[in-house]
Amino acid sequence: MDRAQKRQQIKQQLLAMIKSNANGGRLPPERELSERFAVARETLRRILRELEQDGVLERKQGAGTFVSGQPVLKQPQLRSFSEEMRERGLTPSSEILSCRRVAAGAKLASRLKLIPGSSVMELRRLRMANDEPMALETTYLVPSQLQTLEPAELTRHSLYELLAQRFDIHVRSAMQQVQATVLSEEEADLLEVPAFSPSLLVERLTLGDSGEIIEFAKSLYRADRYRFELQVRRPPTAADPEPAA
Amino acid sequence: MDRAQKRQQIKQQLLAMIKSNANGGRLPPERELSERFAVARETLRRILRELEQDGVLERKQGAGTFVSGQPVLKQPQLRSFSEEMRERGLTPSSEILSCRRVAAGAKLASRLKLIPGSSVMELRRLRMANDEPMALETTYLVPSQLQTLEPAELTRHSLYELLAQRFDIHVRSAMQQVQATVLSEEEADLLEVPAFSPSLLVERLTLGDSGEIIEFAKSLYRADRYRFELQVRRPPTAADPEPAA
DNA sequence: CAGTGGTCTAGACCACTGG
DNA sequence: CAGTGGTCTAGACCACTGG
Repeated sequence: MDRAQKRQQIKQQLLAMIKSNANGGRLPPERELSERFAVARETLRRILRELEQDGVLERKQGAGTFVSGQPVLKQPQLRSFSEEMRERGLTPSSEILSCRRVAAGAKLASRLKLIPGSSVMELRRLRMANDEPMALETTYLVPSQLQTLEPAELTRHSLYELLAQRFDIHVRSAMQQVQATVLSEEEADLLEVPAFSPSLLVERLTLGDSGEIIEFAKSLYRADRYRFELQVRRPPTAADPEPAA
Repeated sequence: MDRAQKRQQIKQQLLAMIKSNANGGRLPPERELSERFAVARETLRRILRELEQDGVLERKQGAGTFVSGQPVLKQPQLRSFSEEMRERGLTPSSEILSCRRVAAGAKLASRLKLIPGSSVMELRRLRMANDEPMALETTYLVPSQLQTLEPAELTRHSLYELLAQRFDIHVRSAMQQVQATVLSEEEADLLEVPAFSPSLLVERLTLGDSGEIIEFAKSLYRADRYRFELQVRRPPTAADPEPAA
């Protein structure tokens, strides 16, 4: 058994303990757990730290390790549609509306930092959750090696997975803008809502590992089915002493 | 010198090295740095990990530690309307529409985790930027000492500033939901747009230092003037294998 | 005060990169 | 292959909690 497997196993056992909520939501001391799992305490602590960051555990110096009472604020993360729907407990799927090469117009080209007229892949998809239309997405893909992209592949794979596995292109960060709009008749028709229904428009510029532009995507979400959730913190005020480490 | 101070000092020295960009953006090996700073390698690694999470460094197994090429994404922060407008270079102002005590209905009470019928302060404000209507905001304030709040004070101060300075209540974090909607005739009238115009609805549950609920706020933003911006990162590709999903 | 999590150490080996 | 970051160990002491 390799290391990663062992860690996963320990994590699973810990999650089971957490779920059972055995000892009033309190976990045994780290020294005891590390002995039980036959790992060094620091190794166990790494696993506990991960669980803490996932918001499953809370640790209090001098007091103990506790099952988290309320889910902790998770940082907003860049997720694909598929990932996001799965996280909400829904089953994602896609219908490819079109997939073709187009010449970038002035506005698109400036966003993608390309020369106007450059060739990009345009991909239009109707995105569904539990087979109900959820969003209408138009993606413009920059990397030139993607010109060989086969629409068929996208019915089976998430776009970001495909980029990573087949082309070694790794999505790293994105700038998103969220605004409200109303749907055109054609858009409303595809999303199966009345014309001129309100819609959440999300524009996303996606960057890769070294900051290169990968795609620009526009997604129109059904306002009645989708809301954008965001947990934010207040920056520490100047009066507060800086917490060391 | 205590530990935290020493760590801060090392961090500062590392940041200086990073800024100077001395060796083509490559840092010396961990073993060398740990010796130079006279700490154990694991201790140095903790500091490097923090800098990596801040987006200042990138580490590549087998290759080295590098100054991050990409500018750091700033985390989305909890900001008041006034702060946000100033950041966009606009001048914020407010018109108080109403300020009164109300009994919380079932839905509001459950959001605020109060008993239905509890008394809360309701504050309705038309929020402007450069004297143009931008948003219509309804805030429900929980803390009981706020019952003495004078509407007049709010024309001069930001609400969050007032809470901090006069009541020692410090906003710490918030859960926000952003959705698309259409304006009622009354709302549209106040915002000076045609009835049934699209609007971005932001609901915010604001928490204080110790996680206590401070307010629930609903803001309707003019869709033509306001968009919500958000920079997000992809979670680091896990070195851990997926638990057989 | 005993017990807990938090930090640090010195050393070992693993996994990966790039010449 | 040498060199790098990644993980792990066994042990020590620190800082905090709560009875």
